[in-house]
Amino acid sequence: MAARDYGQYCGVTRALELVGERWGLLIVRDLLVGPRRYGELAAGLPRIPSNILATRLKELQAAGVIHRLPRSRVIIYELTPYGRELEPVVLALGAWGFKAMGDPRDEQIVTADSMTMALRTAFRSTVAAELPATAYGAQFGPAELLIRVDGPTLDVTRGDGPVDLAFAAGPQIRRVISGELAPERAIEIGVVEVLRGPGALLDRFASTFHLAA
Amino acid sequence: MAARDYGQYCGVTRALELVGERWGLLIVRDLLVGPRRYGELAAGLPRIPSNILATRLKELQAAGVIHRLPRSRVIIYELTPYGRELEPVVLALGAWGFKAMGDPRDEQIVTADSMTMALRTAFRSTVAAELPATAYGAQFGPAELLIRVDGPTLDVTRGDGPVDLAFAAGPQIRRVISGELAPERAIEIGVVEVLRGPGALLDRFASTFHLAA
DNA sequence: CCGCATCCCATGTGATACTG
DNA sequence: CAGTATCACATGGGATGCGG
Repeated sequence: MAARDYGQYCGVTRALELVGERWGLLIVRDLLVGPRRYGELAAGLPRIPSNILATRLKELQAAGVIHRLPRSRVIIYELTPYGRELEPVVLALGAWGFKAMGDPRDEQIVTADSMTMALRTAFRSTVAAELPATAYGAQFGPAELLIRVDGPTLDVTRGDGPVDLAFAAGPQIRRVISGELAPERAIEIGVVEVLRGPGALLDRFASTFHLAA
Repeated sequence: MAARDYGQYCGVTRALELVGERWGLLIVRDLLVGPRRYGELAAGLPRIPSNILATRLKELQAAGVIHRLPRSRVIIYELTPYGRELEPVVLALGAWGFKAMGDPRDEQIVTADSMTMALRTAFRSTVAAELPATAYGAQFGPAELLIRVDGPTLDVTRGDGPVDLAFAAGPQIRRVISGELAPERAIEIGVVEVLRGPGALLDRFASTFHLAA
């Protein structure tokens, strides 16, 4: 499968041969959130043709990056331990690309998995450790997430649960994360709509999740 | 140029749209070592077709990742400040791919720039800070490098200069970096040939440059 | 020479349809 | 649901050419 190799003996080229093909790292990104079925992956990557998804899944298995969950009735894909070690790569890419995100175009969507990884990218563990444990219920367009911060650890799931602050946010939430837009102002102009709980907690959210732009 | 976009509003997809095309990150890798001319880039990427190199250079300029060095008689490409911020991405990819590097195939070559970035990836700043300043002259196949370690800083150039230890190493040097092969043993079996200076300094080299496998 | 541009062909990609 | 089959098209690869 590595017929498309780069002809160099180098770690970067090796990595790109394994996961550098189109869509490859996006599949990894979604699997970093958790094991997924074929259909879930397809749903999280709306523009991927089914044949490409099938091909990539096979290549990533051959590369030892993912494997099918054994002794499971249905087919579930999961990262191998080696595949999980791609997290720093995906986070670094996400942080870099964050700075080049303009405003969203109409066709651009937000998925739960991509948003989860974005939150992981922006999470400031050391800052969070100094703050009280907090649970947020956030709706980013169609993606509804339960965000639990407890000391230096972050847990993002799709489940429901008790939250201290529930809010719905438009894509401009990006500017809150980057510090360009103050939380109160974001609420004022409707970028963030508080659904439940004290809006002041959005300050804590902004301290916890931050990425320079 | 971003006609091939992923249809998602996400940092990772944005990054991949800007530098994720084939050869893109390898051009960035080489430019992280220093500004380069078209011909130098082509020489460091032996299999890249000239039309692709030209296309990528234009795309990377449009993306704000590289630019032509201004007021220079000849054309020289250089990373922009934003492009330089890709260093963590390239290093993370290199570290990950390092673990999947088997033994080199015949057609695979080693270039000076890729080796330089590999050394930066493996460099352990905190370990080096505790060791005396050392200069190594290393020949990795066709790539001849002057490696200067001074406290926590690393400087790798192609120039010549006084060195404490000069050696030539085959591709198996990888196993020294990974800790699988002890430095003395590497000298014994000819993986490393000491050209000048005390071979015992190779121990220090192995302590300074290390990547788990 | 150096820095590309052009041509041609092989392969990869994408949309749609279809199957176990 | 989890893929395969098919086909049109875009892109990559390799050789060659060409102007400054």
